[in-house]
Order: sequence, then C-alpha cells, then structure tokens
Amino acid sequence: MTGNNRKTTSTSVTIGDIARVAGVSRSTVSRAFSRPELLNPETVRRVKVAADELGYVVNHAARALSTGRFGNVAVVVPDIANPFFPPLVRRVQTLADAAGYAVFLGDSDEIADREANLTSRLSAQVEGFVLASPRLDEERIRELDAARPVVLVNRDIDGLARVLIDPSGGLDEAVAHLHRLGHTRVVYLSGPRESWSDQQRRAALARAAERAGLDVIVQELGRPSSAGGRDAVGGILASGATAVIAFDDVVAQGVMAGLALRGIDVPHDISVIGCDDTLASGTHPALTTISAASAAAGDAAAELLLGILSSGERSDARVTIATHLVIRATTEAARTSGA
Amino acid sequence: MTGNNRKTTSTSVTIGDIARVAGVSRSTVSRAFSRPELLNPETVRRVKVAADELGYVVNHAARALSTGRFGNVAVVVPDIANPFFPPLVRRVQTLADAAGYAVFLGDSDEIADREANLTSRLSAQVEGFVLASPRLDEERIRELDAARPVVLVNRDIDGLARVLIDPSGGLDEAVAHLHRLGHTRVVYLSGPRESWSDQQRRAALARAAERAGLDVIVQELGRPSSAGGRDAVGGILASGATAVIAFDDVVAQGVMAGLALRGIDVPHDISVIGCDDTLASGTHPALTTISAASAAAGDAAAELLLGILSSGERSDARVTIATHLVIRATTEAARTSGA
DNA sequence: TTGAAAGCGCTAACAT
DNA sequence: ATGTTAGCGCTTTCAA
Repeated sequence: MTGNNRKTTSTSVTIGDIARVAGVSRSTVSRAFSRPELLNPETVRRVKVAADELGYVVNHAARALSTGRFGNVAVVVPDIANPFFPPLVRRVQTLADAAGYAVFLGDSDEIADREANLTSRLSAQVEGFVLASPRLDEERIRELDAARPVVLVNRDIDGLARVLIDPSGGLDEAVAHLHRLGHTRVVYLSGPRESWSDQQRRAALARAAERAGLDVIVQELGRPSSAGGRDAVGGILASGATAVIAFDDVVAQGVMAGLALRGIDVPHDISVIGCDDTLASGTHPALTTISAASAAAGDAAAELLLGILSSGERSDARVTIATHLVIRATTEAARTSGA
Repeated sequence: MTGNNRKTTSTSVTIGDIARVAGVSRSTVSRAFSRPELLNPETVRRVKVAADELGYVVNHAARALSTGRFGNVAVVVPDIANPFFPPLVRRVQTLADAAGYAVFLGDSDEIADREANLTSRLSAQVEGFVLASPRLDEERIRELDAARPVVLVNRDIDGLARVLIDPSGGLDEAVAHLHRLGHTRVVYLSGPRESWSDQQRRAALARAAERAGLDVIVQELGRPSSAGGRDAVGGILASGATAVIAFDDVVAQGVMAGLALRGIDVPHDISVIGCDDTLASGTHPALTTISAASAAAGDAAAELLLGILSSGERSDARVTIATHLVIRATTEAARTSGA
C-alpha cells in the first residue's frame, strides 16, 4: 500500500536517470541540487521528486573529481582506545557531520610513521585534518598543512591553527595541594617523548615545584598504559617519594593497581594524581586528577577547521583551554614526611 | 645539499604530468602503479622516479570514478565514547588499513535516523560497512546491505555476515554465582530498546534465573550511562533486591557511585555485576563483570568484511564469541536474604 | 530559466 | 610492452 516498489537497482542512480524521468537536462538536475535558486521552483520540485523516487544519492567521487572538493575531513589520533580521545573524536564527528562533511578516522598506534602514512593516504580525499596529539615531526606537519589545512590539538606549531590544553593551571594547583599536605618529593611518570602534552606537563610541573620547593623526580614511561603504570611502582617506591603525578589517568590507574597489589594504601601511604579526568570517579579510591575537557577541545578544533574550510582562509588561531585540579580521594597528608 | 627543491605545487600532480616527464603514455603510467608486471621493469622504474620526483599522489576520487571502487570502508557505532567501542574500532581501522582501505567513522549518537543518514551518505564512497550495535531497523539494514556489503556486530540478521557476542555463558555463570552466594532477587538494569545485546541479555538472564529459581526484576534504563546508573539506585533499593546486574560496566559504575553516595556498601549490602569488562579493575571495589572482548569482535568483523571484499562474495557467516564471568570484588554473600 | 558540451584524473578495453 | 580511445558521474562555462 505504501507504494511503489521502484527498481532499487542497487547499482547507482545517476543524474542522467533523474534527467530522463523528470524530462530535463542533466545540468538542470545538477543545479536543482547545488544552486536551486537559479531554477524555476516547479522544476526543482519535479527533479527532487524524481530523485527520491529513484533513490538517488550523489556520487561524491564524481563530484569531487569535478569540483576538487571531497566533503570529507579526517581526524587522526595516536590511540582511539585511550579514553582522552573518544569524546574529542565524537565532537568533531558531530560538528563535521552537521556541516555536511563525512569523517575519516586514523589511529596511528602512537607511531609517527604510521601517522605519516595515514595522513598522506588520506590527504588525497579530504578537505582538511584534525591532528590530535600528533607524533609527527614539525616538518611533516607543515608539509601536510601546505596541502590541506590542519588543525592541531595539543601541539603548538607556529602559524598553524591549534587548540591547546594548558596543564599549568591544574599542575600549579596540584603542587600547591601536595605542598600544603606536607609532601616534599613527588615523582612524575612521563608520557611519550613525542608528546607535546608531556613536554608541557614536565615543564609546568618543574616550574611549579621549583616555586614551592618540592622535589620532582621524572620517571620515563613511554606509551601511556595501565600496565606501564603498574610496572612503574617499583621505581616510585625506590625513589622515596610520597606522591606521584601520572601523565594521564590510565597510567595513574595502573599505578594504583600496582600499589594495591603490594598492599600499599592510597592515599594513606602514598598520594596519586592523574591527568585528563577521563575516569570520572570510576577508580578506587576516586582519583584526584587534572581536568582536560577533551570534548571541549574537539569542539574547538572542529570549529576552527570548519571555519577555515568555509571561509577559505587559513588561520593561525591558538586557542587555549585552562585546566584545574579536581580533588578527590587519592591525595592526603604525607605520612613519611617530616622526618 | 639533500637535493632538489622541486616545484611542490600543492596543486595536484597528475598522471599526465608523469607521462610527460617520463616520456611515456598515460596508460603506461597508470599501469606502472596498478599492474607493473605487465611493463618493462625499466619503464616502471622511470615512471616511479618521475612520480616521486614530482610528488605524485593518486587521486582517489578519479580512480573511484573510473573503477567503481573507493578503497574505503566505514565503521559506525552508536557512541564512540562508550568504552566498548574504541577497541573494536581500533581493530577494524588497523586491519582495514593493512588491507589498503581507509576508514570512515560514523557515530549515530544512539539514534536510528542519524545512523540512517550516516550510512546513506557514506554508502556512496565506501566498499562496505561494519555496523556495530546498529539501532537501525532490520529493513533499512537489509537495504543498505543490498547496496554495499554489511558486517554486523551484535545484531543478528539472517543472511548477513555478523559477529555476535553471546552473553549467555557469562550470565549463566553470574546467576549461578549469585545463587551460590544466597541471593534470591536481582534487578537487571536494561540498555537501549533497540539494542540486540540488551534483548539477548534480558532473555539469557531470564532463562538462567528461571532455572536457578532466582527472581529478576527488570528496570528500564535507556541510554547506558553512568548518570543513568546513578539515578537508578532508588528503584533498585525499593525493589528489595540484593544484587544488580547492569547492562554494561558504565552503568554498573554509576550504580556503585549512587550507592556510595547513600552510604550503602558494595558488596556487603548489595552485589553488583557489570557487562563488557571495559573498566578492568578500575572501579572500587573492582567490578565483577561479564567479559565481552570487543577487540576480538572488531578483528572478526574486519576479517569478515575484508574477506567479502577480496573474494567478491557475500557471506552469511555467523561468528559467535563466548563470554564468561570475571569475578572480582563487587559480589559476595547476600546479607539481607534468608529472612 | 534551461540545454549543450567540455573536462576533472583515472582505468580499461582495444589496438599495435 | 606500450599507445589510443572512450568513458566513469558530476559541474560548469557558454549559448540560447
């Protein structure tokens, strides 16, 4: 009853088919979609009716070939399974979609060369990129940007559009918090070497600690993972520190698991602070952490990119997102301090 | 010193340019890339040299237009921020990439119509789909599959390729476990109505509970979220149940948070079990849960799709992934039972 | 307001 | 082993 079982030939309906059905030329059909204001409204209507009667969907490849515009953007991340990224990806997908773009996802697995492959492969079919925490060297990023506009997240390259989560606010508060609680020595569990965020965090922490007269020991970790955090507890314990600040919440969670395994109580015996606030209060005890608002970063990045694409003008905007300390249960007065 | 600063005209180099430089025809250049075995090795070499001297990168749109093949696949999920999906997406991205496909990501935000939009928009530029936990009705999925091969995850549609995580093993064990501990009444916090997983879980739980003589009360929840779980504790408490099984770990985590807020101890006062094992031991207490291996599901789905694409033959494979109970700390003997 | 014609960059018969 | 030719589906001058 509902209607006509048209020949839904799974093979694509073209503009020519519509033209035939609607009794107009192919250019008219094309215009009905791209510049309907140039046409007689009645003609537009006829075309549209014919179009969805036939189940027409545009062939983006053909359109792209003709116009040079693909209607796609790409977002590439080092590890989509790292909880920092999904909210970010989600926002750029949502905003891009609303603006009519489809989005490619690239996961570089934290390795720069894979990222290079992805971006060069993708650059042939996207309008622009959001590169979140890229591991690529600056030169290759600049090259990419020369071909297609790039918006960076957590990477600060002069002249490119970027959104930066500034850890210093949160880290200042963390250091002050720890200091107030009587801690005098803290270990920082680092992230990947290529990570801008890690470099920022190291530096901000060093500055804040210097001011507060806190001792900070940096322990290298590489790929941020729960297992990495777990395996780091030996070193942490050996350092004599009473507090640890981890590169991110996932690592912090691993540290807590490792500590628990050894029967060491958090926060009684040792305080721990994470970064990114990706685990909410889902740990035990609830993790004190530094906010990171990855969804907000995704919004900002998407807006930047879409702005560039619609205006056609590059941007060297540098938007900065402040952080703060979220105090939960894993920090408390140091036991072993005060001799 | 390193060399020649060629005219890297960010505007694309074409096969014609290479042909001119290498002194061959355009078809020869094309063949040098797609079927080099048909050419004189020396010719191939000359072409390749010219190609990367000019910085050539293939125009996928043009290639797609000509061949009908895009070299892209799409994976669509209801919510990339739900921790079940990232590992899955990651595996399909990795395997697809290895097979030479780029991957589109679609996030339907749990809404069927958005999913429909995404898939129809994407179907014009992909070779095939992985639909993870689709919210679409069967008819629309079949239509999509008619146009492009679809591999389903956690959705069981006859005749389509699908990978199914079967909750019954884990749920049987969960019920037995609860029964053994003396629980007699358990509430099940449901997931989205359109979710095949939820339907399976309800049914499997009902069967297992029936066998064990356990009382199960289903409490509807809709979109699975931590907040939803938190808000459900009122109802849970009112039900008089001593245990709750949640649709997924995120919901379970919310329940635990809500319980903690009211000073109710887990597992002393009430036991809780999650699903999917996405939070590892990252909760407090560590969550007893039902395994789900989303990464494995991603592998299976990717292999299925790539198999279909390379063989050119549809598949109605139905691969099933078993689950089991992972006992951690949130389950223990019922206090309030036994009158 | 609409149509005709050319061309986007590539591949694929079909020659040679 | 290589060149010629036509055409994928769409947009876009240019004419009418």
